[in-house]
Amino acid sequence: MAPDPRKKTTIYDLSQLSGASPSTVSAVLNGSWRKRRIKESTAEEIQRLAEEHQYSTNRQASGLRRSRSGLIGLLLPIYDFHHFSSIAQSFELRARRRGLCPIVVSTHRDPAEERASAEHLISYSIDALFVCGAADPDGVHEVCEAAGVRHINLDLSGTRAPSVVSDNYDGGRVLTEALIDAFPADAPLTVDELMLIGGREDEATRARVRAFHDVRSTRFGRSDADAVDLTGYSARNAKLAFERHYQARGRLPRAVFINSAINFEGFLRFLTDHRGDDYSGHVIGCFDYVPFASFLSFPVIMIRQDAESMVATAFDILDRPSEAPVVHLIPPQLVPPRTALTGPLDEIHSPGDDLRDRSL
Amino acid sequence: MAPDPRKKTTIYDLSQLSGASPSTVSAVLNGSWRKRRIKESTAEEIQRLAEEHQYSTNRQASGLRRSRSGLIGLLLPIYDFHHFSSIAQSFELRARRRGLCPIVVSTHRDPAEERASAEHLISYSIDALFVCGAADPDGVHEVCEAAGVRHINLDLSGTRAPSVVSDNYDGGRVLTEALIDAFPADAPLTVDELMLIGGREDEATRARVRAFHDVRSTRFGRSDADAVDLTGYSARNAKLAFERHYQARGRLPRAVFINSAINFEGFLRFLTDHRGDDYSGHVIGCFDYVPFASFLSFPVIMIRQDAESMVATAFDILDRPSEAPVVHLIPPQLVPPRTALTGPLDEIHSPGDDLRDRSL
DNA sequence: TTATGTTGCGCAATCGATGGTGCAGGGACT
DNA sequence: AGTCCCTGCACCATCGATTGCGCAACATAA
Repeated sequence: MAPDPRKKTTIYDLSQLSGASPSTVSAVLNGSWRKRRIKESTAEEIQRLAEEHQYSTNRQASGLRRSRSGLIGLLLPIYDFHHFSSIAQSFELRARRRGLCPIVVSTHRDPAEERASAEHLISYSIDALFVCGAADPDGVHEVCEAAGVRHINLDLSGTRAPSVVSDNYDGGRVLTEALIDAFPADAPLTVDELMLIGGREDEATRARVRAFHDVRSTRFGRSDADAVDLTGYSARNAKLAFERHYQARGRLPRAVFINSAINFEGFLRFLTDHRGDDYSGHVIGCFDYVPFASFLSFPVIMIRQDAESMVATAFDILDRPSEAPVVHLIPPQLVPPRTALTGPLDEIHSPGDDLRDRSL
Repeated sequence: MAPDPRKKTTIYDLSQLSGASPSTVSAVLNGSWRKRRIKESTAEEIQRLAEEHQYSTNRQASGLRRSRSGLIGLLLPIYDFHHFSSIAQSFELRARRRGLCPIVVSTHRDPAEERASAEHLISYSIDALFVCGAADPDGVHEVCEAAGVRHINLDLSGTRAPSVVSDNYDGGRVLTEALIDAFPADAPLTVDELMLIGGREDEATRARVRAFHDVRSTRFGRSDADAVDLTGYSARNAKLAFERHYQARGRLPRAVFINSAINFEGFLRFLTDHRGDDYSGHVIGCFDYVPFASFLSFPVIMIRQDAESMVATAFDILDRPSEAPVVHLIPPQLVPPRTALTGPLDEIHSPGDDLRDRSL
């Protein structure tokens, strides 16, 4: 009567109990029973027994047989970083909504680790792999290709598989225009008061810089290369850059397009060393979402990459028959000044528990 | 010659190629070959072939046979939240260091989802489960117990399994004392200038409040209940609380112990509505790590929960034979004012790429 | 020469679920 | 009665790796 303690019940147990064959039990429990013309009453009985004995299918066995696992992988450079953890969050949600089990692994932008992790995941017969921000997406591609595993690049495009990335050009354009438009008609921005700081020679930054120059040229008639200062994705270097430009002209440019959260942190470090200064009349743009930026005394306009849409698009691609290595561009969202701190989630929570009200 | 495209090589393939039996191949490849007295030269040959044909073991098959999977699960309330994503990060790192494959699933503090997710993970024959911040750890315990899966509570203790949690009393004590000591001898803090805002009736908050009162009594001779204002974990409610106390006395108490990052966000919202005010002479404590807090114009003392140690301890427990449901307390760390923004990681990165230099 | 090890490895069952195929029984129709 | 079809299900090989057991060949000891 009492189910064996510590021993999971199998279809064979249920077969015994119900008098049906294991294959019938299997069919009933995996939903293929109508196709196999099992009588409704038989199915009901087996389902009842399954419930009663807390049956749950052994996915290793099932996966072995079907050579699929219900697992889906995500390779991530690093976890603990807002943009990436947003992606992980969306990934997890959507994977689970499809009944898939998410495995997230961080590979530190190391090509060897990327390949090794991909291989490791593949040895679990994962059904698909998302490759986010990889240093070497095409290396991972090879591994997946060899194993016949569907895979999609996220956030950084590869040449061999479909990719979903932020539309950096569009984001850069929107942010640059927003910066210029933030200034009143009676004290308009001039061309050399507008700088871009941060980033390095990568795909994303190049697109943003291109947009920056394009808008700048369109709006001011010209744009020169030294308006852009690529510091790398480093808080310290960004801080030094701010320091430099500050020294050079005795104050900060009135409008700065900061290329990432990391670089924005450099800016904050700069600010802490210049507490006394007056920043009214300044407007900062940040190509990343940093909620606390809304607390600053001057306006900060942000671009929030739409992790949710990116992941959604990637899943959509999985649904379609496998496609050529197209790049899908996802427009990022503009976050107007002072709006980051109040989330739409504020309203829907019981006062006692609003963990979902994400703070940082 | 060329390995079949798209078809993974198995021990049977290698058996054919090497002339050895599948069991010998298996033994060689899983390392048990010495125990089975396989000749060294045979082993070498098989390993060579395995390499050549890019063999990798099918973990579903292996797992099925051994009824273990090499997977390890983590149940998390939510991802996108600094404390939890730190835990996820540490978990991922340590799991992989042990050759385990991490599966992180967020369950939104919903008891039913917690159980369901645990069952789902168990159906993959996970080797162990960490249960972090669960609403109903003992419910999850039952599920695990029934399946014979080792499990450990993290961050919130259960009564039925070993738990690893922050030492909230100690953290509360340290933070309260640091707040008091932050004031100079010539303008010392008085008892009713010290408040605690945020949190609700839960295990963690209770311990912190107890410490708060204890220190307050010790240092000031008395402590009254209305120095504590539990607002729930809500930014909005915390903001309202600050507003209330501000109105009541015409200014903020000079020292406030804020109970969490979420509540701290409420404080920031309060500040944005009171930009003009002078906060010199104020000191804020926050029982959570919020890097950007270091940017504020007044000192913010933070308590950083030691996710890394918590996870490490949890893994250590796994190594030991299963133990009684003991609670392990991990002392959190004090983050002195203005120190959050400069990480030790600043130094070790190439300028071009310091993603690991976590910003927020 | 016979008893006793030791070395090196193969045999075959097993883990649990799946799905192609086949087959018995019953009804309908010629 | 013979043919055909449909219903409802069982049989059994299979996925790939693991492991208890056994056995041949050779060495050593008595």
